[in-house]
Amino acid sequence: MSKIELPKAYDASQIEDDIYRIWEESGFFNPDNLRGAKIPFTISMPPPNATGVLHTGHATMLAIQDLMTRYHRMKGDKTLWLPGTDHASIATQTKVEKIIAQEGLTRHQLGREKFLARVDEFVSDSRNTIKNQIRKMGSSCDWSRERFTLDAGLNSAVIVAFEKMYNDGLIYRGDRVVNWCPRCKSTLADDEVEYKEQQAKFYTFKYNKDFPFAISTTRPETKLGDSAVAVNPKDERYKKYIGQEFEVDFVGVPLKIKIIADHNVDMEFGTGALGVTPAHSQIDYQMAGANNLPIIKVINKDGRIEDGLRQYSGKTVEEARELVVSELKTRGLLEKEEDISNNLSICYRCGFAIEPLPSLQWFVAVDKPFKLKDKKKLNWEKDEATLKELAIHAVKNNLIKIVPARFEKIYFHWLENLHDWCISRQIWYGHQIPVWYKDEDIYVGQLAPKGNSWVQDEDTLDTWFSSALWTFSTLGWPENTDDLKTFHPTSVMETGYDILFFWVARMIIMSVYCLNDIPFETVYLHGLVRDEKGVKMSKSLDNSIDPLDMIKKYGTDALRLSMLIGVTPGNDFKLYDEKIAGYRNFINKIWNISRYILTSVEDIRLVEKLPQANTLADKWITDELFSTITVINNSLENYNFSAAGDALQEFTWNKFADWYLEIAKIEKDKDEILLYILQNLLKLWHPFCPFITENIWQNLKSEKLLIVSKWPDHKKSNLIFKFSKNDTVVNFQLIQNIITALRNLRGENKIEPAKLAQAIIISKNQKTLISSQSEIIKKLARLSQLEFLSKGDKPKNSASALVGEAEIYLDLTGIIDTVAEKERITREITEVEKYLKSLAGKLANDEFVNNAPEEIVKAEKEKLSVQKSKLEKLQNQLNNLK
RNA sequence: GCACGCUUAGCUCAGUUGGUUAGAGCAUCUCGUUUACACCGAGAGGGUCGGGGGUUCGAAUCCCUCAGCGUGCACCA
Repeated sequence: MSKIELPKAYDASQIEDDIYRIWEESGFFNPDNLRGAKIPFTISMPPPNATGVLHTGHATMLAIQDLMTRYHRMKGDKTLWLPGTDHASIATQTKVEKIIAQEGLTRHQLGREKFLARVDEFVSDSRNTIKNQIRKMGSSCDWSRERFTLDAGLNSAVIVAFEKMYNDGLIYRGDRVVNWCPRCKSTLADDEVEYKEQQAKFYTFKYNKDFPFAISTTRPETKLGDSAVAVNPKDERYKKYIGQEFEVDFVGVPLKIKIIADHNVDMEFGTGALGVTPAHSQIDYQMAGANNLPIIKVINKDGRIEDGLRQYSGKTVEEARELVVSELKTRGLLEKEEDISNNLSICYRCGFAIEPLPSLQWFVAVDKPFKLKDKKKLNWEKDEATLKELAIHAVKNNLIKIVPARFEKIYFHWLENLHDWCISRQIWYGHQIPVWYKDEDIYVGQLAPKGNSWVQDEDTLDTWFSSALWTFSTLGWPENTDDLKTFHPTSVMETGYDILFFWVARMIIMSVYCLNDIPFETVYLHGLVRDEKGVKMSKSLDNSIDPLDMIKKYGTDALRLSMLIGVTPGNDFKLYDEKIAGYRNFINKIWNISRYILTSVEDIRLVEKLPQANTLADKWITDELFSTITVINNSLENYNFSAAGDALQEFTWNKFADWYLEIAKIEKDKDEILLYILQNLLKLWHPFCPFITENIWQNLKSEKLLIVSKWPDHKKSNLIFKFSKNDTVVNFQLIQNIITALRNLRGENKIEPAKLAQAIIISKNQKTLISSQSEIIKKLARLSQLEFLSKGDKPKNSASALVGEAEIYLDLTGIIDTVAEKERITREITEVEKYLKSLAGKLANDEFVNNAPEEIVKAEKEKLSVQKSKLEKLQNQLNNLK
């Protein structure tokens, strides 16, 4: 006898770190060490913020990506999952600013160089935290290829990309109204602006007494910078004023107001006349350009009123608003003050109100054509293309597939409406813009030309500019490295749908530009994690589940299962303690299944070849295993991770553990087949819950680690027994149903479990089959005696059940309750009659019979006859009861 | 305003191209013979698939419409 000891309950916390160390030391995370692997499979890990801590979003992405990675590695692919971290310019800089604020310092006091040194120090300390947390999730990523968006290689990729775009005219510097966050003290891209509905006051007033009509606004303080009033050219009320100019004294500030026509003005809204503030509205700025209007700045970069605007200067916008309104009241100019709800623009990082401000910034032109070097990879016909066109083309022509597909529509809509991308940020931490100025000259490149008086642009690039290069910059681009040739385009980009625009779209844009190739073949988008009430988890709401707490409490494997099963692509899902606890229970079930097998077989060993199936149960379970493997493979190939996990769980618990293991205790001598199934189960589960499976695998005396063992790819044709699939499965299911029926009868009739009962089974057609399974039926239904007949009446003092055409009679001598039994049969008769009626109705319908496919009709007829004979038998039983 | 998603058992969710009497887990109820597992086992109850209409022989599934919830985009003078 093999004598190994295994604890009763699986304790993840004792095992996981050791297992991870074994994997990491094995070198198998690195595709170079996967012998014989040819077909590349690559995932670029979306880089978490270098200073972040693991949250449920990370945990979700790591679970899904590791699942795919492990599956492909076991399938024998040259599998690379490349990890890294993002410098997250604004977020990181803000954190360090808070830290030095405790020392009473600002970044300006420290100066750029010293401040950046502090940031680097902070980042290098905190980067290890997130990296170790990624390990905690079991992530089998190749740490030897780990990258950071600010490391030397990526820095040079950023500069080369910038230079190339500049030379192609796709990057330009322009003065225009941009989104400004006065808190972050930086510009934001259009999609980094969020909107919050709020109650606001809507003021209607005249600039002064002499002005011929009123305008309306929610922001009276910005009116200090008005240089025009726009009206709809069709508006009869104002037509006559178009072209006129008015000099007004607006609450103490002199303004020149020209009346202009613009058909974007909504005649119904407010007074139908719109005060044009060129400096603080993108639309107004455009109107100003079209009408040659002066641009008067009112709000500065601190969110305060500019100098030279009387008593308003230096005030915050809120203060200035109150002052302007009260002055308007004093002057008797305020006509109306209404409550309306409107959207406040806020910064997506800090939530502070955005101010549109005119500013000189760098932009990426998305609508400007450039020449493609290589048209083949993208299957593009013309010599030229715009970034927008190519990014749309790649998805529209299925070069890139998005899962779930509905996000393709959202992607197109976003791209079609995309404006030039503002890429300069007034942040210190990040890639400093590789542009040098000397008087009127501009030089673009990493290092300034010789001579001392060149000054580098102070700004840095949008953090998404560098992460947009992520799939190829991490593989060595701009050098044409072996890694780049082997692993790019990557296979799957797995990320949350919330960064489809921020990141996924921009990666496509930069890849089609820099490489004239797609960055990835498939985009898999997962949903967001919500709490049990369906609220998005966030630090500020304090409703977050900390994945590390859950790992401590239930183990990584359980946490992973709770994020992989019952979760569908693109849909949000709820995560809560009980759910994870449930999967912990399941992990323990796997443990105990293994424990039973390993402690009961004679000789623990790997059984690679399918053993001979000797009994009906053997054939059934083998067949079920094969079917399950087929379902799993299909599901995994189609990104239905949940379906794969479901099928595997169903097989493991409800079929293998609940039925087959119990039968194995009765039929005996099943070492080979048990080891064979166990081995396959461990392989199949490994991508889902890698720790426990690798841990159990260590007992199997394999030379290989489970992580690189061969994935089960059994074809049905490999089954070595002769029955057709249906025979086997159906035959065994009949036995299962008989056992269940007997247990049910015992329960209904209150026969204590300890008591062995007696039963008779009458079956005309399947007596041989059923009687061949007599031992199993007796043991599992707790019978002392079981008799088989091919015909006969209902025995006296018995409770009855029908399983197919088989009649099951459980002896109730001494305890029969005739009335109850009568009621039960009558109830069943009613049900069968109801069902029969609907079947008969269906079949009496010529339209159904003529139109439905033959096999459907045949199946219905079959059902009808089965139910008819069932009804007959039930009626006989009822009669015999008297 | 435009678009997308969701609404299936008390709760959390599956349900592939329309075709068994709609499934699972948790929870509930009844009950514990059996050392793999009480983080377990056996059995049971529980759904007019959000409402209405339509297409079809046949609809949870396709179409229209309404409602509730959520999200994105736009507007936001």
